[in-house]
Amino acid sequence: MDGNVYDELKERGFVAQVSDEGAVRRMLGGNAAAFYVGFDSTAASLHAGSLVPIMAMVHLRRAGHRAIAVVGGGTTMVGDPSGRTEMRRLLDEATIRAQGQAIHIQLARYLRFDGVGAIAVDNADWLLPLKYVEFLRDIGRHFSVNRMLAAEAYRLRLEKGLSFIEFNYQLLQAYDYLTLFRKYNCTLQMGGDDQWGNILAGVDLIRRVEGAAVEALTFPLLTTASGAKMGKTAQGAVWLDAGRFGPYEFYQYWVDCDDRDVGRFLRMFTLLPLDEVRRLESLRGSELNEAKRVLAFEATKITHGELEAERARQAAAAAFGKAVPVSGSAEAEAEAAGDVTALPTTAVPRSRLEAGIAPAGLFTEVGLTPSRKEAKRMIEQGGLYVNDERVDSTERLITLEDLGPDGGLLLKAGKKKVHRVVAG
RNA sequence: GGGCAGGUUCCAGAGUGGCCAAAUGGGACGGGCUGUAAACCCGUUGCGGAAACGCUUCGGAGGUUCGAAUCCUUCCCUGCCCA
Repeated sequence: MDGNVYDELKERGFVAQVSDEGAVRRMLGGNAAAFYVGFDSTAASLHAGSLVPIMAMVHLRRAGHRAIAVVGGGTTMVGDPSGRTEMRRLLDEATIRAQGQAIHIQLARYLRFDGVGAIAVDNADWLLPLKYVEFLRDIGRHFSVNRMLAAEAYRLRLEKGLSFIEFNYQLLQAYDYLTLFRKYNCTLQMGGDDQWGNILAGVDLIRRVEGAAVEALTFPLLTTASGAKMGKTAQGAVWLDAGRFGPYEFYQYWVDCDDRDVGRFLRMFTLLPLDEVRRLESLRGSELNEAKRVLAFEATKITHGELEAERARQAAAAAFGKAVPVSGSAEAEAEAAGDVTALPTTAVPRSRLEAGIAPAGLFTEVGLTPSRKEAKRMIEQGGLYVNDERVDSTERLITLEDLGPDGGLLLKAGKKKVHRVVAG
């Protein structure tokens, strides 16, 4: 890898704030600097928003630096108030531990923990055994309540209420940094921009206690062009766990992105060379869909593997190929053929299809509609399709006759949500 | 611990005994236009039912009443002021 990874991070849009740009650049231009990012175990799976720190870690690791992923088994016990308008629900220890393990496994896919280039640690290991009074005297005395209260992160919470437990979060995170500095000579902590205050608290603490200069870097908090939080859809989070959010849905999440986000996303969520990114984002009009497909394929490949990415692409081609005017190239023709079997599929007993199934029931059963009521509403509005034919009545039963030569039939709710049904 | 103000449907926020499944706005969803985009226009937005209608919901639990989101009791939670 030529050039300085810091520059690459910056070009790709990963840098929001840095403590000392020159120092960070020097550090990352050298070799094998240890850096860390924390992931709190607030859920059993990470979501697309976490891909920002993950991808940044991947870049640094590839450049030969040492990645430390901190699973926040200890900090999650307390709950970070940053960027929240109200207190998090406190989770019990067993839940946190289980979720932390799940997150660890997910992170391993991207970072391949080998104990050298990438390691994973759990801050519960050093936070849980802490002695309260000792901690207050050794660490607590370095923190100024005045300064903490003045921080932007707490301002909103001072209006809405902030409990003492949350107020301690920053101390724990700072202590994490100190611990990692001592143990691994970790000299860079990265995190979301809402973590800036917490990270700087660690930088300060290390300077006061150890007299050493360490650095901080934050990533921009991504929102989509339409203002939604990165990795959230109206239906819920875009989980990285294939069991919660399948590769096909994951692929579609990226294809569905706003035109204005394509370049940004290609830079951050794929490893494509920047020249290629620039070429793709310069496409105009409907050609930009090609860039979205590349984005979706590359991003899916990183999270779910090349095989699943390919299957997702085939499935998308099958579901949307017909509707898209084929551009003429041989490759586009082949893609348009698609492969329906890779679509999310549900098997329904043959006998039920013989009897005929009411559409509202079937659509709801496979999860395309949240309730029969909603399904009926959509039928009234012309939003449900069987084999690309609009369902114009709730009386229109779905039967064996709807099965195609491949033994399946295609249900669509709206233009984008697709599900395949087979007899079985 | 004392005083005050609150907890409403995805969110914000009306409602203060029947006309309330609950105004309005946002969001979301469907349709139209498109490029699986944005913007815009139209429609929908608790569940079940073809419908009539029924059922569940306004912090929790009880109660008053023919009838409660609305009144009473009690509990839980939140904010503000005082300690």
